[in-house]
Amino acid sequence: MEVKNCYRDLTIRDIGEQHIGKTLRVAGWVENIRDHGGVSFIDLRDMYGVLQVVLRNTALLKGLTRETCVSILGPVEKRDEDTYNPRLLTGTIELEAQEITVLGKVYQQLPFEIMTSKETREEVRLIYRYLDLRNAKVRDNILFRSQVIAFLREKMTEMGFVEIQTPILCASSPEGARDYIVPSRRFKGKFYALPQAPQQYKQLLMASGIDRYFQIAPCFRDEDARADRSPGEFYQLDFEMSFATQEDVFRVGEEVLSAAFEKFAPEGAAVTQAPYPVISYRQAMLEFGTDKPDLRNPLRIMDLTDFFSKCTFKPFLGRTVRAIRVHADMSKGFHEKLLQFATSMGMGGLGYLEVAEDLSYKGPIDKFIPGELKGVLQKEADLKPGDTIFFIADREERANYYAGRLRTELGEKLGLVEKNAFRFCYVNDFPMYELDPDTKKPVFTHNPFSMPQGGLEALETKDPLDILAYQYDIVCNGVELSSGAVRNHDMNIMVKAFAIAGYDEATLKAKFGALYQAFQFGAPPHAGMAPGVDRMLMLLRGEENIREVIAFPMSGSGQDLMCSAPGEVTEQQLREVHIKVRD
RNA sequence: GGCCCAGUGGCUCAGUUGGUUAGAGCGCCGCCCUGUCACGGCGGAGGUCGUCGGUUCGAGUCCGAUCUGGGUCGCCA
Repeated sequence: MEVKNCYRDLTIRDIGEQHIGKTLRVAGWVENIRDHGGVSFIDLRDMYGVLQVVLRNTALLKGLTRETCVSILGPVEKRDEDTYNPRLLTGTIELEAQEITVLGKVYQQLPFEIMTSKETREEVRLIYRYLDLRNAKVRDNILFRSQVIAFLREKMTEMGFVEIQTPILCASSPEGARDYIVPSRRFKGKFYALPQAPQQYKQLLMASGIDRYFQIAPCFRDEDARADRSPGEFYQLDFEMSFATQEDVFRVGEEVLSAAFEKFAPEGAAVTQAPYPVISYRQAMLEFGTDKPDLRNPLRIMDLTDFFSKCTFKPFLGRTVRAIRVHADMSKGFHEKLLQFATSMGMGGLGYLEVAEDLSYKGPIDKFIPGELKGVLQKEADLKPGDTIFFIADREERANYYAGRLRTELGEKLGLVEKNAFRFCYVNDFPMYELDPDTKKPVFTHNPFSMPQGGLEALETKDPLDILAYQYDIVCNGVELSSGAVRNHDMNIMVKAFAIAGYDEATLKAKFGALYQAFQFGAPPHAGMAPGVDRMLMLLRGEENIREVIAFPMSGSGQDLMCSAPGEVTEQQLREVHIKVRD
């Protein structure tokens, strides 16, 4: 793109050997100065790259410090071959400065060195994020983000989706996360809420006759942060489709995600090809001990509850028993560390058996397995010589949890986890309801707008706890990327579904008035999902922390340390919105 | 809201069982150096140890509280 003006003729990306002999003006920041007395060098940096500038006239250095913003005029020269810098795209050339104009002076010492800013305490980086972003590594994540988002838009549009902006100031909705609320000036005592997701609006778009909607949607939830969860705000690739089944949504989700990961994953990375494996919630909890299975780990958990009900090992009797079979050499030290890991989670111990060449067992549990059952175990667990099988026994929920953690630990410590791979799957058939531990009454497990499997009939005849929802997640490498559902678009079914969760029709009408009304007028069946953009970027960049893929992230407590938000407002502003702050 | 970790010049960190003027590397400032690319050399400035309180003859070091940041549990339909 043409950028020529009084500051520069072109960007550093566009400078090359073709300019040797030409006099050019370039602009950027002084990344580093190497002063050799008679000759000096400046590394000049812009968004696109770095160019070495030679100063043969020492007087030109005057007033320059690192990070001074400058415009430099001079001829481009070929470097001597022995002074090439292979680490720079412009490493075979340099610009000899004839004239340097300071555009932006540095008035104080920098709070940290740009080139190593990632090593600085994060608090300081966030206060001076605009300096942190001058670091190429930090900046590249943000440029990468821009590319991914542009691609997602392009891909969705190509697939026939239209991008529609939904309101940021909207109504507070009950349930779900805590809302951010915004006081109304014109309506005393009333508040807007920032959307936790465009959920209701996108469903209303379906009722409006929009066939396929999407949006790179900002979502706001006033909940505490985690390493992979920024407090306050995040972005989703939100989409919804009319006249669509679960499978239709699956086809779209896997197409856009695989395409994005194929394009943006590191060189040589393996990406799951569509169609993605579909794992039911129930199966996931059993085989992986979690509803977020990491398919890079080849280990699977098996259920041996029935088998151990026939054995004499007291600690396992009446318990859910899970087992993990591993084929690997394990030292005594390894077993000790593993036991340590198990007890640190709260497990009483960690039983295991080693399978010898003759298929006999060695290990602390062996003596509790009656002779006639040894073969049964071998068959049931498909044990082969050299295998080790670990046992986890507890009440079901704990057993799942321990087995899941142990599976991860074993996979990692034994180096079994596939490297440089993005393994996707769908997890579906989530239960519609679960018991509230306090009230012992059924409540919605996930999204109350999901269609119960079996429809009205299931709601009327089945135990609520046995009803599954058309509700699904996309999981990649053990990270929940997305959740979604086939929505409940039938008024009758919705009234019944809410009744089971303890809401009468009047409440439903009051709290979800728009949907309640919209579904009276011929709403189409519809379904959708919303993959998290920030999480996607974390995975693609291999970042442990979500703040590394956000230009201006908040601190864990939800503060913008750079701009001091949240901040105080004037009395006048408070009066206008009818708010009095109590001491 | 609970728990864990951290806070010492601008940055990163060291600082022994509590003991004299709290150290280092990088950065910064000055001088020297004609080919470096995180150049090199010499010299210098800069901190009272997050804050408050306590124990002690004496606290960066021990105790309590508190603030800030990070992680995590709760929370995130």
